[in-house]
Amino acid sequence: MSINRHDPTPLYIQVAMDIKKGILSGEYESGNKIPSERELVQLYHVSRNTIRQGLKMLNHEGLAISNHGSGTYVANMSDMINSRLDIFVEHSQFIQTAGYSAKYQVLSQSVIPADEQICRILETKIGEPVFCFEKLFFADEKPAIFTIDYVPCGEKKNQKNFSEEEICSNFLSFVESCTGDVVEYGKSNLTPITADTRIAVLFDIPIGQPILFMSEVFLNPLRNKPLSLGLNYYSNYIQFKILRRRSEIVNENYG
Amino acid sequence: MSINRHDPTPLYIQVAMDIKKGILSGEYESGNKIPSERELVQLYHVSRNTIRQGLKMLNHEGLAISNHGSGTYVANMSDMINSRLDIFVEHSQFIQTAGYSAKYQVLSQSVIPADEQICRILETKIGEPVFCFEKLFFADEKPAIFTIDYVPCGEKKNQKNFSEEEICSNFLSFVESCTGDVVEYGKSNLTPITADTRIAVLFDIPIGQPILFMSEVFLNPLRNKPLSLGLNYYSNYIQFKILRRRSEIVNENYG
DNA sequence: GAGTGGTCTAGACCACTTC
DNA sequence: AAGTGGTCTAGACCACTCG
Repeated sequence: MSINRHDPTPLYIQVAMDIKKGILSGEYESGNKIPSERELVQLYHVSRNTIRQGLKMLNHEGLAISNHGSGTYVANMSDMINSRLDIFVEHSQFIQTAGYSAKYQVLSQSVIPADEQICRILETKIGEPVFCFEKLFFADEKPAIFTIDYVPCGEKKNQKNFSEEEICSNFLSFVESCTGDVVEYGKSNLTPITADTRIAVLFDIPIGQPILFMSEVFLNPLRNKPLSLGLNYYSNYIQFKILRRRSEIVNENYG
Repeated sequence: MSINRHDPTPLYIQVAMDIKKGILSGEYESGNKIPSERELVQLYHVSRNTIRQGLKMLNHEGLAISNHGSGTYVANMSDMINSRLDIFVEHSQFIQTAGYSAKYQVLSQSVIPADEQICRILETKIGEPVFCFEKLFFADEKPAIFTIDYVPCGEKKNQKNFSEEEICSNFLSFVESCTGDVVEYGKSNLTPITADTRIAVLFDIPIGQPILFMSEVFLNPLRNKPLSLGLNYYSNYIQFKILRRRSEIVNENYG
């Protein structure tokens, strides 16, 4: 319907957006068929490959399900999924996508010399200046994510006192401007821990309550160079409802 | 190189497998460029779209990184990633993929009448017979995953005493033969908990130690019909090192 | 048998990086 | 300017589902 060939947005994304709109608006009802790929070709006046590329996005999001020989259907799952662990976004966007309202607060920002542990992870020199931010994110006004981030100062060496917005809702850009590298890959480690005194106070939960902890190193995967280290504590108010799909590769251990 | 057009395996998978072999064998060194897509076209005698479809798989696995205008490179990350949470596989395969040797043991198998809680989740009638399996999976001989699975008996109503292999390493097929549905989607919930007495004994850890718990409902996403319920407890011997990528969609909240 | 999605081809132009 | 990956086209054949 609403494909604009002057819009620089790729056509397949426009197609995906438009079909998604149809799903969310109820025009395509859940469990029902979406028009066939060849019909969508006629509808949007794009090639079938472009349609397929768009449908693949919706399949990946869990919104649509393509069945060989049968058709593409609207899935019944969108409201049961609230997060994805295969991609990362700003924490506040994560909270919003999970269905909550998001707020944030910077607890502290400082420049510290890299100690041995930080050096090992960020591969900096001992004593090199590193930004340290402690932030608290709220979901529906309740404390939800507590983070400690370490970023080598790099090209921002002489700046200080950044705005809450800059280090909370545009943190990825902040890391990029410090390191001069694109933040596109993160290596994360998911661990359950028990709340210590500080976490307990911040989250207003009993000491010893189990919570999710995820350390995350953003990195330049080609040079294997760490760009930043994040320590993320998730209160149990945040639910991790994720969609998983059966492995598409039958023979994972080829090679 | 080794593309076989008589092999029913899709060409793009063969291409992906072959390039992956080259990466794992060290022929393509990490950080270095893979031949360009047009060169790969000449090498494998397939179209560029087929090459691109294969490279997309490797990109998704974190093995290769394509940079617009520059080339496709071998990533430096393979040995730092050991699991994916966006797909599911048999538990023993999960353990192997994570780099451990896998063993399993059935602790109990029984048929029980569905109680209220199971009914609510599996949407069965109260009292309907349900298989209940308790299984323990080992990684490097150490207890790693404890699972309790509930599957409506369905068409296997009159059978009992299944082999360990059938319910441990071919469990997904088992669910399919019970329910008559394809197991392709799972809705999972990730929660940190503390070990109770039983878990502590099974995992040989102190009571109260935090562990990861994931409930998983396999389902037919079109009819929104639950096929099975799994309660999975992960000992901390299993590390969840996952690769995350920056969200490809800038404007998630379109529509 | 008709219609569907899955795979594949051989082109084309564009945006981007690199030199 | 040359080479790269990103997008797009207009076809084709296949495997599968369904009536």
